[in-house]
Amino acid sequence: MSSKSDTQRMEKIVSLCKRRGFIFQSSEIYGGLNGVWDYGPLGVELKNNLKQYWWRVNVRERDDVVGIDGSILTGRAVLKASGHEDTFSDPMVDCRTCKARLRADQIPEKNGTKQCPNCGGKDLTEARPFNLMFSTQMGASADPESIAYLRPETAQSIFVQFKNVLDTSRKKLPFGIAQIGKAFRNEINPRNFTFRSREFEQMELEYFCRPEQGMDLLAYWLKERLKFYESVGIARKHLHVLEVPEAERSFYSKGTYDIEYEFPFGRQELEGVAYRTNYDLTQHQTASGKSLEYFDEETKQKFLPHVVEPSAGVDRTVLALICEAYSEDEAPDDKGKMETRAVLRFHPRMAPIKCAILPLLKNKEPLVAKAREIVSLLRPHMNIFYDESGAIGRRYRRQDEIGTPFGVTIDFETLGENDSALTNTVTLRERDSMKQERVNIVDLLGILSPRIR
RNA sequence: GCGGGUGUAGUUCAAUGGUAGAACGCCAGCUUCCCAAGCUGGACACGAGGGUUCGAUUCCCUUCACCCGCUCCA
Repeated sequence: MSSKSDTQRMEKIVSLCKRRGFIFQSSEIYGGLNGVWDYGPLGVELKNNLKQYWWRVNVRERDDVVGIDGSILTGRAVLKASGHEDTFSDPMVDCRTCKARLRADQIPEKNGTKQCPNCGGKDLTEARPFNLMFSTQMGASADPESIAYLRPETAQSIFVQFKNVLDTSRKKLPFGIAQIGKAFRNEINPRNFTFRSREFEQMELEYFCRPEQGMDLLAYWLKERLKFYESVGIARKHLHVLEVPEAERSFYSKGTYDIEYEFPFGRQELEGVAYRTNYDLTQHQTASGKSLEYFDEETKQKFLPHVVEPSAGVDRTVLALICEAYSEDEAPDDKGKMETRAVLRFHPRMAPIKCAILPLLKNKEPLVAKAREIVSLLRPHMNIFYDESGAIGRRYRRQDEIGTPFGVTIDFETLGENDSALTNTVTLRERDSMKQERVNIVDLLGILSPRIR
């Protein structure tokens, strides 16, 4: 699937993520914990920028969507009704001959001996319970009634709270409920850096509608979501839409699209946009015995709304942002010799740090004082970074490598020393082009704000 | 979970059965310094546990993690 150069590219990205403080292995000093990752100082900024922008576009800037934040601990009844407790837990057996992994209950027996249906091999491992859901105990007693799960997806808390949200928000169909939050799956085999993790975050929207609106809204949301990825800097040509064939869809789905991204390790899913019909509400209504129906004032009819679900992986999208942004180009050093420059070309709206403030020299007090003034000027409006150590070129490269789109340099002209016409002007450097322009300090905020929004 | 590979400073690598070097990076200092400059000084590593041995980073076992291939993938 992935070529050697793709593997090398991925290794460079993983290394940069650690070296510059984007993503660390969880519990690293204890040897690590499989399939779990921590975000460092820059990673958390990037991730927050993504989540906040998603929330802004899908909730704040729309009339028809409201948000919730559901609990992670989930009662058994919920996940029994949703079908997770049955389908997320199976005893598994491995065939040592052909390496197939099989469900223990699907292995045929011949003359009283279990045989691999793949190769006929009889050398099978013991059946192990394989529960993809993390469970825990609520309260002090350890009986089966006190089991709770860490939710395997965020969606169920939306369905379970559908009635409360409907009653309190006074929304009319069609409308959506959005949520960003953690979910947990005990993956058999976490792989590909943060791509398949055991603890991960989802950004989901359950968009409720009348049955006849479902297919149209499925198409609408697919389009909206593609637009979103482009607006955070992922090129359309690196995105692929996979229409999931009926045979591979969940039985209740009338249509599912996967939005995939071309990672260095292959084409992989970022988001699923699924038309889930009214399956989930039906399940919860039946299991709880509480009506989850919607009353339509116009037709005077009661019915269970259908739902279209755009469900995106936060961590996967963060990884895609980093992979998409990572590039190497040639830049001249101070002697004009070409050197390789690693640059993260984040969309300014996603960049962890928006602007670096750099006094040309740190041992000249007036330069430092002026730089500090500009820090105070910009800090309330954006994430800025002050750096006075090392040569100016080195500081530019450091910012390039963490994807800071803008740099402001304070020099002696700023202080009015050589040319009084340049008093209170600074150089504004742009990351990708490395071009510099001279701008007035008072104009800085007006120039930068619209570009990072 | 299976098979294969790999674990030495932050990163990339080196050496060694007698406890480790480099480059870059990082920190401090000097320098009117605009694209990883120079000079001086400094901090930082053998994934973990056990065994063999007088002595283990090196050999053996276990374990953990990562990578590749399967497998899995609501």
